[in-house]
Amino acid sequence: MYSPITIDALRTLDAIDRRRSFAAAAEELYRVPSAISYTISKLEEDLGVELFDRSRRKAELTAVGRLILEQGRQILVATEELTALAKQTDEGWETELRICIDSLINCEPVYDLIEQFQKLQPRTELRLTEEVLGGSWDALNSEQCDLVIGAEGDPPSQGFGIHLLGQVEFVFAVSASHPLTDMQQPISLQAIQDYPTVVVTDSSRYLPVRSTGLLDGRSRIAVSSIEHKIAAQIRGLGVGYLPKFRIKKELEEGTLKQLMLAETRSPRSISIAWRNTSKGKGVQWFVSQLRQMVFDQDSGLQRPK
Amino acid sequence: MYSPITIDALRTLDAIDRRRSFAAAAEELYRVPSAISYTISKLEEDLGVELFDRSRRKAELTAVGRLILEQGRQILVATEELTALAKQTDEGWETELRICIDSLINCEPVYDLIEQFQKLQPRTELRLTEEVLGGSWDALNSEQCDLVIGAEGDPPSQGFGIHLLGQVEFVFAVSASHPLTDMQQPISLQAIQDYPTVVVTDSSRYLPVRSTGLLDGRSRIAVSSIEHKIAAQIRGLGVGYLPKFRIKKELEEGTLKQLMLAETRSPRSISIAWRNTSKGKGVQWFVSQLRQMVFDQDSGLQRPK
DNA sequence: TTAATTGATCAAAATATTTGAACTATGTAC
DNA sequence: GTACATAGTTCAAATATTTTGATCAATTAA
Repeated sequence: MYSPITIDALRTLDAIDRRRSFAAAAEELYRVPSAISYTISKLEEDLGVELFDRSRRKAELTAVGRLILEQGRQILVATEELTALAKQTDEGWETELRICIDSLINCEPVYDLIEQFQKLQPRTELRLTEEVLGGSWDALNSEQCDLVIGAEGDPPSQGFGIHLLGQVEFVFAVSASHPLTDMQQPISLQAIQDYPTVVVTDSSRYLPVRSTGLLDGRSRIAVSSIEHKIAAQIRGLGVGYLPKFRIKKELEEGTLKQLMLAETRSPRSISIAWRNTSKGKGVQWFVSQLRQMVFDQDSGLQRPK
Repeated sequence: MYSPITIDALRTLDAIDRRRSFAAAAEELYRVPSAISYTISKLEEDLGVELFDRSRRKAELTAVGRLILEQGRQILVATEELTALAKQTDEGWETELRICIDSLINCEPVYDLIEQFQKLQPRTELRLTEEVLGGSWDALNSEQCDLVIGAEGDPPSQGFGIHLLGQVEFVFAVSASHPLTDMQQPISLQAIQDYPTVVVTDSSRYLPVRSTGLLDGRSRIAVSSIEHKIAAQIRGLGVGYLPKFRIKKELEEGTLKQLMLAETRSPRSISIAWRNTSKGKGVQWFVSQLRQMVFDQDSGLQRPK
């Protein structure tokens, strides 16, 4: 036995310091003063170091005593955290829960849920990541995350739990001053070819990459999220489809204009998804909360009235 | 008693996992297998959580068991570190030792010492800071550091241990292409007034600020260290005194030129210094090592042959 | 199949801790 | 200065905890 330090001794030391005396510490720990004396002398002897100034009959720590007290408190906290974590894990709550939010989704309602969850289960560590298009299915499949909010389309393989949130309608939008606004609608695909397209790059790495429905061969501007795509199109850097609910304000204000195309794009369904093997209460909790939400054409993800 | 976790139980758990069986762990811990069984069952019972899969007769951890093992190892390391630290502190070695190196000093020989010290006393945490001019005395006085290397001049108050390293000779230097190089030497103070001076700003905050010996009222460029001052003067941003040993190469290469002034600046003495109240073995060790060093006009701080 | 190994269980033995009473040092009130 | 209260120590006895060794049942290896 290399280290003679004992959780019990650390707890005793802590009580003595907080209560300012051996006698008071004894009372707090439901022991008799001599038992406290014994615990401390034992630690001192095993350690070969004086923890209290024995010159006067007072509970006064030496420098080393203070060191052990202060560092020891950290150890006490760690063990208490550990027991709590163990009990929680045993009850089925995850130690860590990784949620992946698709770039498409409006985050606010999810943040509300997270806040609620943290009040309920402060010891489950939440990790949030953002993925784009197929990236979220991929993250789920490769166990990089436990829950996806806003996965687009159908699962690429078996073994997933899934709940449909709704449909996302995409509109072809360009900046107010864009040359295409002067053309007669519906606009031919041919005409679009002349302008660069803004595409959100797929962050998927393991599963087959999905096409965004836009034709290849044209000049492209690659961005990493819907926010960037919206910004790029407002500035007129390029054109492309955008989820209608995310650009409602821009369409009203006229910073973006919706154009009718010769070929319309069909709405995509979006869902929440999780691995069937996820039995943790955290995932279950989020799933049950999110089941009560819908994805609305006008206002995005929200709890229906 | 809130947390039933015990250092002994954690150690037992660790041994079981490393040795792959209760029996082997028992041997390692000089106990009998039934004692190991007892320790683990007790922890399981107190915690109310199964740590080993009891379905088959094998030392196989549950998920919670693994959690406790892994986190518990951290706690074990912490307690062992703490005992070592306590013993070391009891023997007179500091837990933390803060060394302040004056901007003036060449650091390499100090880094060598630090490396040596860390081999000798890896558990004493060293913190290095750099101060300028009076700043180092100030840091020492206000207990922001325990040892000053390269303090300039005499201590501003009582209670310091001090060891003289040597003298620093300052030369007035300008960049090679500076207009002052065309003037006839010795150069009058009047002539210098026409050019901005580079000054190292005194980082001192509590003790009276020291003058750098340069006249006021002229345009100044303030920098935070000797390195910056040398660089600024090489670029011709300003003129000023520099410690000769720090610009030896620049003078040889001709990127800086030494000028003779009408009024010469007397050499300053530099020392190492510590508080008289510092009884720690770390400070003593550094002091005894640094006593063997001298500050040489040509090559700065070094161990004499 | 047999032999060897592993972990669990249990009563007895060995240890460790707690108790309570007596004692001493220190501080406080008068 | 004395008396009194309080705080920490010491020690033997009481109690609690841990360890042991023998025995048993389940697994695994030969």
